[in-house]
Amino acid sequence: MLLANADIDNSQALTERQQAVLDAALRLLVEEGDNLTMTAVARRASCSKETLYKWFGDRDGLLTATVQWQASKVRVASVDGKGLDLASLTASLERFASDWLSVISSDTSIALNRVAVGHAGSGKDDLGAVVLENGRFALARRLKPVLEAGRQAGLLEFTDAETAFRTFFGLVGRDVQIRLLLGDRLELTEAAIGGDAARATQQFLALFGAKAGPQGL
Amino acid sequence: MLLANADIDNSQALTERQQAVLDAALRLLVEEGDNLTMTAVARRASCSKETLYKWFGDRDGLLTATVQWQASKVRVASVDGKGLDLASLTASLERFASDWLSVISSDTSIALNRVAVGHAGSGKDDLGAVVLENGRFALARRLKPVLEAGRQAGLLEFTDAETAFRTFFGLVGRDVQIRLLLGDRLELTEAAIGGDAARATQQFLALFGAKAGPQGL
DNA sequence: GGTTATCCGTACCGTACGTTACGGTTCGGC
DNA sequence: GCCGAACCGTAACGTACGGTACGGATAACC
Repeated sequence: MLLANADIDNSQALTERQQAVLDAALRLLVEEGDNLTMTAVARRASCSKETLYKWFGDRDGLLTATVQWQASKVRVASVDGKGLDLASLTASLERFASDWLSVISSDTSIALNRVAVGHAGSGKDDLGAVVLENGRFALARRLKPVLEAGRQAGLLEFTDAETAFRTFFGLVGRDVQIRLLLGDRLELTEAAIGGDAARATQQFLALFGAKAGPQGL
Repeated sequence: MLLANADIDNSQALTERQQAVLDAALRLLVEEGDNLTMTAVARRASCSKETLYKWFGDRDGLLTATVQWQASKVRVASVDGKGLDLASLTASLERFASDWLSVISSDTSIALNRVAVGHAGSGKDDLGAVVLENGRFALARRLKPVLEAGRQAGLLEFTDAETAFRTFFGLVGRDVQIRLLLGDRLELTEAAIGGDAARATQQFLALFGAKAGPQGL
């Protein structure tokens, strides 16, 4: 689910072997966090450090390549907004919500966000921007057309799609991501995710659904 | 505002000088992120490295002491729930919301959360737990009585205070914290914070206010 | 079969930084 | 005035790790 890098792959000239190396680096990143060593990556990937440096320049290059490689793999599924009624809109929103919760609670996402947050402090590279672009902003790009379609169909009422999206984002994510990033155990079962997605969707519809007045500016 | 460590200070036997050292470390942490060196701290605090090690054990000890020191300073103001009507409840909620937004958008909070997130990966210390305990969970402890009072006064309707709190948390924070942690520029002016706090409060009241039916489980 | 390119494995170098050790100074107690 | 404790400044040590160099193996190509 929610993986679909089939069509246009932005893997800029990555050979099979290089992808395997990046996968190894990614696995190591999940296990070790940001304190993975080049030696460890080389050993895990069964390649030489010299090759790593030839291919990726330096440690930061390897890290960004790894993050981009993973980012190119995780894609929230898109939704077509034709024949929209309340049921299908609700289903779409719930789908987005549960997909998003699945992503942010996955080990790889947590690890990637951790290293990106860490690097955002001493801004050598733009890992934070990459993660943000392929995470929160990609989600917005996918969801906003659905919201707009819902408004066109008379199902939703809002003035600014960005504001509506951010509210939905907040209702879905709540404190989950920061708690996970800070190391809080918080296992999200499939069922819990489904329940949260449904709840968030209902709350969003209560706030932005047509004929439900009280949503402010 | 929102600082009140007057009464019971949990500064466990920290001399004036030690607090000054921790303040210096904190300032350096904000500037340099997690890659601050013991030498830099010693120089900034005008103390010797030997003293640092005698007082705080090792680098991690210094870091946790710094985080706890800051945590003991930042306290969200508490609210008394007597004579509660809709206006005062709204005011309290807005106050909580804007205080919280001010905290999470402050430089020190961002820096502290960054290092805590980074350390949560390779779990040597419990910086994440400390931050979580003094951030998100402290907020919940302060806010829940207000919510309960609101329910007692017939102003709010909810079955689980935790769920209600988490919804409020999501409506207030939305994507702000993760974006800031990932390095997104996002200056929150006083006015913007006030507006967001009011919006979040209104949305929360729309969902959980009495005589507003549609809030699900 | 020879040549060349690619890459693995490993040894090596330089450096940054955590940690420790030590001499010099201040200061309170007697 | 002397002693010891606390502390500053700095030098020194050990190590981990990023980055580089080199020998040997494999394979493609002629």
